[in-house]
Amino acid sequence: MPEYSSLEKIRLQKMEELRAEGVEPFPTRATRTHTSAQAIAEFETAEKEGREVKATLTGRIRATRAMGKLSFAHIEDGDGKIQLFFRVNEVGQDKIDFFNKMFDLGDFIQVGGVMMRTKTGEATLLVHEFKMLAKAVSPLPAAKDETLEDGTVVRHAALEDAEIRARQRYADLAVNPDVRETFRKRAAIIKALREFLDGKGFLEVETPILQPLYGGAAARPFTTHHNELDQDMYLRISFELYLKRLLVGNLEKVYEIGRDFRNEGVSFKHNPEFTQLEFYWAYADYLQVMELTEQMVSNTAQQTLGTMKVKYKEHEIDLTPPWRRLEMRQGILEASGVDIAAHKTAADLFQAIRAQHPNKTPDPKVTRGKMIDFLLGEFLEPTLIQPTFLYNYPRDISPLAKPLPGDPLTVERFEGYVAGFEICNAFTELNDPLDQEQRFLDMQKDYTDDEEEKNPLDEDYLRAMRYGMPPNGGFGMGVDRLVMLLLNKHSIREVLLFPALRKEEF
RNA sequence: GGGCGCGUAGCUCAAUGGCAGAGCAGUGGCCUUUUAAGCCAUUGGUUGAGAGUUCGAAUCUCUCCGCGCUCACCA
Repeated sequence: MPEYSSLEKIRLQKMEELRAEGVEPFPTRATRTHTSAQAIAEFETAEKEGREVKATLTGRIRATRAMGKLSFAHIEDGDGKIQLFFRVNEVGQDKIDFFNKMFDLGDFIQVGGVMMRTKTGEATLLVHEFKMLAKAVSPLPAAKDETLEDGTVVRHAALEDAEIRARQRYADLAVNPDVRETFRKRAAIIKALREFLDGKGFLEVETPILQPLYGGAAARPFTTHHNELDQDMYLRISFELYLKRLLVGNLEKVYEIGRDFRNEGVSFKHNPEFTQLEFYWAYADYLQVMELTEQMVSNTAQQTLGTMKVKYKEHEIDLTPPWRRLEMRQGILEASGVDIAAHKTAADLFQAIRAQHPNKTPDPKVTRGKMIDFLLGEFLEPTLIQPTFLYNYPRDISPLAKPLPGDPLTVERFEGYVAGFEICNAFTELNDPLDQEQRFLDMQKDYTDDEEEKNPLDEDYLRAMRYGMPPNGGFGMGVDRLVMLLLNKHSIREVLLFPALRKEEF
């Protein structure tokens, strides 16, 4: 049993009184003829023609203004808000008193009446009858909207506590309309991505989330167990190895949008489960994938926001293709003064970094690839504000990518950067089964210290590759980060309905 | 995991070692066109939890819990 607050006790008392008067506080059925927006729209045409609009509306009570023989209220439904006008002339004094006493902010109500315009010009439902639809036992966090003379709406006492907003997203959504709008736009973005790929002839597929082996990325997995099979299973950390199996099966263009799970740190841009988009495109290379990427992202912005120019923090970002192409070696040289091509071993590269930046050096024990990654993150990444494809990556941090012809240390890989963070990762995919096997073995050597993070050798994937995999370009993008970028949200928690949080004690 | 910060009424916030407060919400009253309605009155607190210092702790110290920022990690 919960400890009820004094406010909740009063509302529970009202519920009992309602039942005692024969009023069910949670009736089974409701009727409505119009949403708030429909009623207002229909009234605005009808009043010019001198026609009456009768309407039955449903919604949650958001504000009340009781004045003795009349009461005003606003209710909110899925389409917006509408004012209600209760007057003794229509419903009688008993019903006015009943409404004022028994209906609280947050209750769901059904109201029937006639549309009218009040003295101040607001389209309003003049109520003839009303009915409780669902009593709210707990008061929603109070929020009041003030409309200034210039039309801007100021919210007072709105729910702002980040923890309560994330834990009790239902309350956050109920009182903050802009949060509902964020998630409507998120859905529109995902729909636009799907329509774009469908339009390009890609087949949407679903591959296993529960996997006997994990792979396709370097991340610690979540582990679980299947009882009947009596075997450990992993939640996938990427879709890559399954989607590429489909290319072996002569499906030439495939994509999947779904959830990945990584058992790692939580931050403003990391959640343990996140939405990923991956596609694989037979007979394409990473340069073609770049072109498709800039089309897809800019098209998604145009479809959902009506523009390719977005604001992110203090930046004005233009997503219009073509995006800047920057070779990684050149970018790192410009940003840090270190030429990675001139230093072909980890020890050499470490000396070069230390010579340029005595106070900013990587861990000297890591691989050359990780040192390059360090240079990228430390010096170059923060400068990549306008959309940029950074291309040609070190081979030893890219075990699934195909080498650049003539350069054994480099692979055909790119990452897309916008607003100083990475939004996607793509490469010309390695399709040589023998090279792939050797890369898996090399990775296992690199990761002997960290059992969990190493890529396990996936024999079935190699078996598939040996049947022949067409040359292809592959692509992965964190959809949550794209949503953050397009909606100017600075934390992944703002774009996830239920972000991961520590378990709450009740 | 490390560092920094925050946690006071249902919500938004005051009180910096000396009686725990305000606005909104709630409750009672007045009010027939209000819109953050207004006016009068009034309820509501284990100051995240626990321990310590002190004549006295929301305030200082320690431990714990939760959250935020940041660093590390995240090919």
